Amino acid sequence: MEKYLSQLNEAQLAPTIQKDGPMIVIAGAGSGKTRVLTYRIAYLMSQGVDAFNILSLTFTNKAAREMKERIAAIVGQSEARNLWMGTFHSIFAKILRIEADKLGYPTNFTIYDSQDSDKLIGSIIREMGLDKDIYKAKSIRSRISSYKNSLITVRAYFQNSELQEADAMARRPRMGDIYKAYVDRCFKAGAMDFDDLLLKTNELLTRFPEVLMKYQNRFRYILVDEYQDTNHSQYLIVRALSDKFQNICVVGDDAQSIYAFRGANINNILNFQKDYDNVKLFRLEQNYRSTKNIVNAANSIIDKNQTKLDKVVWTANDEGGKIVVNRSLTDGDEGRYVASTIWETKMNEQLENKDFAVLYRTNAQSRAIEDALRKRDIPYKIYGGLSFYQRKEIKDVISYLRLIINPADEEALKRVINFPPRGIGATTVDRLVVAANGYNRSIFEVMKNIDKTDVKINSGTKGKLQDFVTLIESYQVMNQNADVFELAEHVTRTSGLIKEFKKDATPEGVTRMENIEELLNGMKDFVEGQREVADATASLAEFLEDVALSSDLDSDKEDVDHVALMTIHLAKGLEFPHVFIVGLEEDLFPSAMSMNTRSELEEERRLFYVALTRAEKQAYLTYALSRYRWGKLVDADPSRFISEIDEQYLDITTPIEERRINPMLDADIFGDVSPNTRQNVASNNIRFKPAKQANLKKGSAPKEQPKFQPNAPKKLTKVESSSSSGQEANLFDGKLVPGNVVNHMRFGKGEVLKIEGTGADVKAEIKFQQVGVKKLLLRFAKLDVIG
DNA sequence: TTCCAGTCCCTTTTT
DNA sequence: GGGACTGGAA
Repeated sequence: MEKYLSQLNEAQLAPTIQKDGPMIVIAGAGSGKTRVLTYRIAYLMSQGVDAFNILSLTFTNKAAREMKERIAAIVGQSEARNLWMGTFHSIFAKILRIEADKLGYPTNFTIYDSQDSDKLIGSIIREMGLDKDIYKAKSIRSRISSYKNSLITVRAYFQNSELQEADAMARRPRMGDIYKAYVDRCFKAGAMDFDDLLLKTNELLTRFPEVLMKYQNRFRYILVDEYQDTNHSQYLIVRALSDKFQNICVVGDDAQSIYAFRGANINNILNFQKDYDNVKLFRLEQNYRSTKNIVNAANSIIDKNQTKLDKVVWTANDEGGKIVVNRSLTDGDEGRYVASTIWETKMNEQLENKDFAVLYRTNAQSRAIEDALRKRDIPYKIYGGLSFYQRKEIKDVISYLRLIINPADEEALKRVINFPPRGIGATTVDRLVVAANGYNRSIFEVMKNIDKTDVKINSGTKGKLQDFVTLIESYQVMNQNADVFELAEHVTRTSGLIKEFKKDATPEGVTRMENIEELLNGMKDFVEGQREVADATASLAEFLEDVALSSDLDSDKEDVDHVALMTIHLAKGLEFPHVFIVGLEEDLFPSAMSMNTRSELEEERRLFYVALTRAEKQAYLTYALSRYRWGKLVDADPSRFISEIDEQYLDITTPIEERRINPMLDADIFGDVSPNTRQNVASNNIRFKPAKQANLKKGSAPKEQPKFQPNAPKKLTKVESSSSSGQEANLFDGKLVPGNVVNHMRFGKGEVLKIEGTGADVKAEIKFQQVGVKKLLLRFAKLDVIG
């Protein structure tokens, strides 16, 4: 152990050997916090703490796995195996399975993913006869999710008149009823959604003191990584479990808090010292990852945020190259720039593909990058996006397996009852759902006892239902003896799935077949992997749980050499020698939806900070003057974040300037470069820019796409917008004018202050009673004029 | 009941 | 530009 501790610097050593009591480690980017966590756990064990008594909560399963491996290298495999280490969701899913009966759930409860939740909410809305345009499944789901993350149960909701009023104001008075129906249906289906895994854990720990005591005694030492991204529900679990022994160590960086949108509460880390007595505070401020240029540039960005803890990240590393800033004409050009730069750098510096990463704000941006990399034959991998387990064909197979384990699983049943087609149509399913709700039984039970019910279904269809029940039951019998792989192989063959997919000879169809094969291979690996572990059962239930809670990152195979493409969110915790941050444009990054409040904008800025600090040696910032969004070419301005970086750290290869008009129309009037207006943007400017799209309407007139010549001049003249305010909104046919009172489905009631912009870019400035002044694109805003 | 063509959103970010 | 959903025809 001594040998390992001597690898740490002073700042790292102190928290590592602080054995007892509550402590917080504020760890700057790249400051070796994983190393501290790892060695700390090893140290605890060397001091006689039993591995069974240590709980370590990480942000991804991959991080847990890697940490476990490193600890195993120090203390030995057999001891490390006993550690409880994983994400909140996976750890508490395991505990909930053990304690399920206390909460009235089956041990084999299903975990609904977001898609399952959406579908269930969608059918509830349909069954209740509500307008699906007002009650959008996705926004209802996120609303329910935030209730659950704040521990607002259905009961609490109906006791809280404020919440009910807010929903009523947003034209959704039935919100509570939907919430109740959703919770009931999940319960009846023996299913928990992601948020339930935390909510039900809280319920378990609150309602059953003896259970709480059991886990308090088990988890005498608790460590939480990425504490800045915990939500209220997670916070309460940690508090409850650590309450008895108070041996709680949280590690995090407020500057890297980027998950507020899913309920993360930055105050958890900011207030930690108030939550426990005698908290020891440690800071890790030396960055070992990046060059001076990158560290300093990142510091200059985060300085612009008001909400933050004091911390000075510094590095003893080399100065390094300046951060390259590149402008392109279109997103396609941006992709080509990235691809050719990777290609050249790789050649010049003898690097591998995996030394490069391309990070973007939204998944949709990957396409242009992909195309360019493919043309240059540079291998790449997209992380995230539509993950493997979310693909249709994979979900189909998984749904059969889910149904075997838990026949009450409504979403799985609806998915496969008529796929492959076996003559059980929507009408029949609807009747079954109604009956199931009426009898308070699962759909599967209703099908099994169809003759004892009064469901009106003709005898032919009844036969088909019977056949389906028999099929699933035969699988259930097989599941008692066969392993996961054997079972899945049997299911895909005998259910007709393979036959169905083989019918499709298109390239997509072939890919689907390949994916199914990959799934089966993965199952084989799983079975073999589990056999090596003595007490593992390789059960179908375990496999499904892994699938439900695994992210794309978790299944990464390190040995393949490829450029990594992913969103910045996904890149948290990772590092690469060369990092491209693409799409640095206003409305994209920062996102148009995150510029309404200071805290939203600050979160975007932290996101940029995270992106930049992924780079070890060289960072590139790129932006395009126009890019395809929603299939249309849209103009863009450089992101304010570029100009927020102290210029001494930048190498601006192409002058930053604004472009305001279609380049083709402007092609013959290249003049002098205008002064760079964006350099002077006030750093904490949270207002929208003044509208300046007035000339766009003219610009969009020509039908043909502008062709960009490779040698097209780089400099474009800036044209002042002049007439925007004089024009009337044409999208609403002038229906909407200042003074109108409108109702917005999310923001509620408000008064129109101003209309601006033209064509598709007409915006209205509206003062809402609840949320203040907002500018909304009328193209997207759901507004009712009520006065 | 099934299939196809047209329509409607959509783009924040994920366990 | 594309994926999910819908409505009408076979």
